[in-house]
Amino acid sequence: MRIGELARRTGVSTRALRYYEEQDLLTAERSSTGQRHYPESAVARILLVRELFTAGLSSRTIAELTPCVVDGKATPELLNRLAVERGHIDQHIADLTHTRDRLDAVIAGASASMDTGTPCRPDPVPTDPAQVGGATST
Amino acid sequence: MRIGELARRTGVSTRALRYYEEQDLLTAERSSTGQRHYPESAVARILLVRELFTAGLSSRTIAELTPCVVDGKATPELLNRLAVERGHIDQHIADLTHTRDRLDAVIAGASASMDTGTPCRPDPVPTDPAQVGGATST
DNA sequence: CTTGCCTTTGACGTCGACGTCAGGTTTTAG
DNA sequence: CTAAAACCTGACGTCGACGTCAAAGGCAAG
Repeated sequence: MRIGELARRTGVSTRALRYYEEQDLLTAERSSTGQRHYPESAVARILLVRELFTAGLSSRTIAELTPCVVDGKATPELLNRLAVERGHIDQHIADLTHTRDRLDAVIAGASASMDTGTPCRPDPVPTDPAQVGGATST
Repeated sequence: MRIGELARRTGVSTRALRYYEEQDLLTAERSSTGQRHYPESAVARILLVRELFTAGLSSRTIAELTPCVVDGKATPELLNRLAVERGHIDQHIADLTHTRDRLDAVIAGASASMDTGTPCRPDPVPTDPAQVGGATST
């Protein structure tokens, strides 16, 4: 398929696809006139790349690791880098979990103070109890 | 305390601290000669801001939510935004967990294939003759 | 052949969270 | 008092992952 269809099927812009190629995250066959042609597998490849981007990896890191992830084989060196990145992700998860719990506490605290009628302001704001109750299920 | 000490105690650069102030993430008293002076509580404030940055929030979002988090009180509206951000973080955790598990699988697979010396292809993919890995010989 | 969308390369623009440099003032140490 | 260190306000630079525009060619339909 050509670049436009790949873009539509992955939800990634053509600009991004060319950028990925430039960064060696993706390869393309070329027709005699220079147009890019991709195999079906490119779709999965893009989705993997997107996933790794979302996980916070840089294009350089992804370029180094994707062949490994795709082929399922790696040198001990690559395996090590893979483990390192896994560690970063794990750390990030821990940080996020911490922050989420903290926000939970704040939300719970604020809800409680509103429930008990604890004054939040010298000039009390009109509180709609319906919205307070429905804040958790949107 | 002045900005230098606050920077040292938080591990954040003075440039960042001034930037935070510019973004309304932080306020400072000024001496008659214009120098910033911070209370002890500023340290915790900065650490909170850093935490929220790490969680992927923008300075604008942080500016809107920190007063709420710090004071432990909020309008229903703010509480709602807080819940929304919590949701984003939760989603991010889910994505990261997914990716981490995927990397784990790759690592496990690669380790196994190295141990047994066998290619780990459970289901042979239609590999076209193009050199995907770029390994011409060996 | 012409129309009109698709694709090509190249290059500048963007945005967020700062880094860094410049040039001047304030505080502190001796 | 002097010199060094810390601080001040601009203001331009950076980096990564693209967006966007321009000029030129390619591809199927009528």
